[in-house]
Amino acid sequence: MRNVQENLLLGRNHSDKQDDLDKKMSELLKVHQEVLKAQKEMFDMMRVQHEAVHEAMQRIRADAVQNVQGETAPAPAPAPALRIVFWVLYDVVIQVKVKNIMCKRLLQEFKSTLDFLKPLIEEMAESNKLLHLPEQEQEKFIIQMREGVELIGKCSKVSKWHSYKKYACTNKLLKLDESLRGLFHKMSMQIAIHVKEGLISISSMEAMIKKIEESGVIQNQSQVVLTKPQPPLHEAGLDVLDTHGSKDVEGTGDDLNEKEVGVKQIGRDGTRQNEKEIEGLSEVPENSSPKTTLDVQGTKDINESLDSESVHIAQTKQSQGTRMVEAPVAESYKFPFLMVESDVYLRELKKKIFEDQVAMLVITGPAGCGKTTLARMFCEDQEVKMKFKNIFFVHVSENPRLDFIVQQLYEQKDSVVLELQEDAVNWLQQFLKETGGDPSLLVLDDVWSGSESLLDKFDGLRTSMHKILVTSRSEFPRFDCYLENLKSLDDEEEMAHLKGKVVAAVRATGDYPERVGKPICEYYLKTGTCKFGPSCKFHHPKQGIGYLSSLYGLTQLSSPTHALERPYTSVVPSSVGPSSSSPNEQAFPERPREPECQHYLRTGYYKFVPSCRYHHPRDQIAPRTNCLLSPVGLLGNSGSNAWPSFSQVSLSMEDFQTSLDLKLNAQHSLLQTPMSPCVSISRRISSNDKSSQSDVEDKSELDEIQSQISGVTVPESLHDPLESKDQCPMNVNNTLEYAASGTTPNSVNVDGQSVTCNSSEIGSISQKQGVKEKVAFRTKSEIEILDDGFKWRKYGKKFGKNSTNPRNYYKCAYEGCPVKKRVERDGQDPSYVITCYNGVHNHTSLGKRTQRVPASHPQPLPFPLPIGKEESFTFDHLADDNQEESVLFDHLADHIQ
DNA sequence: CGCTTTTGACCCGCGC
DNA sequence: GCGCGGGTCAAAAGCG
Ligand SMILES: [Zn+2]
Repeated sequence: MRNVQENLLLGRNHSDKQDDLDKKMSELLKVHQEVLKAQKEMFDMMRVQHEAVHEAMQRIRADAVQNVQGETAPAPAPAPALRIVFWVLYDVVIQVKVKNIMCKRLLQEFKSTLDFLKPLIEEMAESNKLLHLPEQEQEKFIIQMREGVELIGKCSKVSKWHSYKKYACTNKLLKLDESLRGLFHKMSMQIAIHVKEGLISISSMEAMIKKIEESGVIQNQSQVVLTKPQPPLHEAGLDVLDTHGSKDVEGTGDDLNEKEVGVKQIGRDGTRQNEKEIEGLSEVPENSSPKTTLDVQGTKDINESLDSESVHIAQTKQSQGTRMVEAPVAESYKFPFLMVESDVYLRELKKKIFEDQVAMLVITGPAGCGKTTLARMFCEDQEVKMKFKNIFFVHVSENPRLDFIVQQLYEQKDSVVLELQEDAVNWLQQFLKETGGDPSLLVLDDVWSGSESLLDKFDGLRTSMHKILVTSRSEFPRFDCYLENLKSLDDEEEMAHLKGKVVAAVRATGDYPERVGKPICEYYLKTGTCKFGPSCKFHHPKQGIGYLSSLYGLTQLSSPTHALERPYTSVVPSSVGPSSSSPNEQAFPERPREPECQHYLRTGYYKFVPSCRYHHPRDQIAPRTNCLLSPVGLLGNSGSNAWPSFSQVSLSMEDFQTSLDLKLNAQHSLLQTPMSPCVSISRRISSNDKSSQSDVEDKSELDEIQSQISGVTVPESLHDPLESKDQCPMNVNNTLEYAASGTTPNSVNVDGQSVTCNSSEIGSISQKQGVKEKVAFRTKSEIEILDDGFKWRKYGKKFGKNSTNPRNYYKCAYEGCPVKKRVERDGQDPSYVITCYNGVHNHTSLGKRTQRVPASHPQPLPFPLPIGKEESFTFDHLADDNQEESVLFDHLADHIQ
């Protein structure tokens, strides 16, 4: 509007009033800062804070509405469904928890998540306000909660011994828990956004008041909306527009975009003009008050401040006799703030993807930051729609299987569900050919970091007509594609400018509170991340991330179905099969902010318990072989039982490798070793072998190696597991030297000095007892019982001489299974747990007494049914798996020779 | 009630 | 033979 310039000029003449407003602004900022501070520092008080803030917000809004004198501020339809479902779930959880003996801990945890959510849900329901989650998101949660109800019901019925069922339930529960936490997170964000937007609104109102005061013009029925034609800074900064009609509540992506531009621009303007002073609260339009200083002065109770602020505004308005139209409070807080900045990204994204040379674009950012939303918005964008005739959106996340993806692609293309085809690559090629006539956009949503090979395939088949947009939590530096890093989520500073520290605080990634004395955040331990971020009330030990990964299996990040396909096999050649990336690889601690783990880079060695605190970039490690080591140990072929034996084992990686090679060469039969705590070993390429050996110089490196993998298999004699129902005496051959065991330090050498298993020893061991196989693992872990998927019964305990570090003896709970394990802490470094497995499981299920092996499957499976197996698993899967494993095995055998 | 853990007794091989 | 230490057994206690 033209008045703007006038207004601005007039405004400058009214410095007193401005000062007044300035004061108010500082107070606002102060309040804001308070909120930030509180949120950042008082995690435990988070909910309280939210409530307080929310209350304040409500007051503000109430005031606004009042001031507007009946101006419509229709509360959006509440989301009672969510609330109802939530409560149903809550009740069920409590009920089940009371009477259910199993999954207790899990339920406890789950309940705590719900407890987290409860006040938020209630609050939202009470205030009759719509969640700011996108509709689909809401529905998703409603569905999830419903499923949760059923699931928990199911769980409660699963008998104790149906271990795999239990684990399936466990996994589902965990997943649900996780997503609910995500919900919590989002809601927290929303509340933070409320605050902020409330402040924005107040600022807008004030600005308007000011203007009105200045110009003496009473603007009726108008809304303050700052719109700015793109780049040039509009000098007035304040346009009074009558645009509220165009603002709808839940709009399509496009709608949102447009609407959010306004909000964003506000922020932008403020940022640019008051960047230094304003910091977080940048969106306050202060164009007309150049003298404004926004330094924080003093502190006040949030509510009080906000309240008085509102009152003040009201008074101002009234004193001016101004009939204010509602500032965009009601509308603005309906916009997920994320969307605001999404617009910026959207533009960037469009710009980039329209460039000819760009074939693949990766959007990265932490979980829940809006990558998918951005991608969806992108797909909805008119320009994009124009450009790409075909747009396919595939949600990859837990199913990084090419065949599934192609199937989905076809489904979207033809609305026909086709059978899965075996040669997924060809299938994809075919698909690309069919769609190659027109420019097409493939969106691969949420590609996990283990799925480079998937992208490889797409990359390999890229055509000029196809562009691929990938969203992922981690970067894929190997792909020469443009990275669209949602850095506002990574970069706190940037974020602070753009959206304020509230959001930053809630969302800051990689910064988790250490709260010694509090329960440990299991999510953090399992995944190395925690969606609650700094607001999580649990302890986040910097060390030992992931030690719990074994507690529930790899459920967190892997889908049950996938776990089914590839139980525990974390090393899979990308050339084999469509499911080439194991979700288990997710258990790798990828910590982009940490220094890279040198040993991981060199050796590719992988330990299931990802206690290493360094970064493990998946795609940079040395090529790995197809050697598979299931948690049960080495994967063998069926039919042969010609194991070599050796007595001495060292920790030398090379030796270890040797033993592996020997084993594999020998084509050892099924059920190989006992479970290791999920160790998988990958072979280094030969050129790296030496370096990884000889480069070990300092102690820390040595430690790291040891911590990464200290598993040694010690086959001692021949054995047919099927015939070994009898107990295997443990004492036959005490040949096993623990990896890094304190009692045999000399044999625990990473620098090659240790005793190696030489061929002369092989076979020299007594074989009188039938199969004897030992595996020792040294694992850095705070807990001693590393869940390896089997059920164990403790049968003995011994205290050493020094009475420290008791030694516990466990027996496989499966009836007739001879496997035992001994667990003790490393005497030299108690942070390590040494687990020695002895014997070979003669079963595949986890601990059930009856085996479910159909006649068509005479041989026991080479690995146990994994945690996370679906109840509905079929042996077909397993058969497939076996096939695939043996392929891998052969491949490896070739490799070795 | 049924499974798990605890715990002292016991067994066994080894070295002195 | 004896003591020692590693390993195991099994009754009793604990737990859900
Ligand atoms: Zn067993």
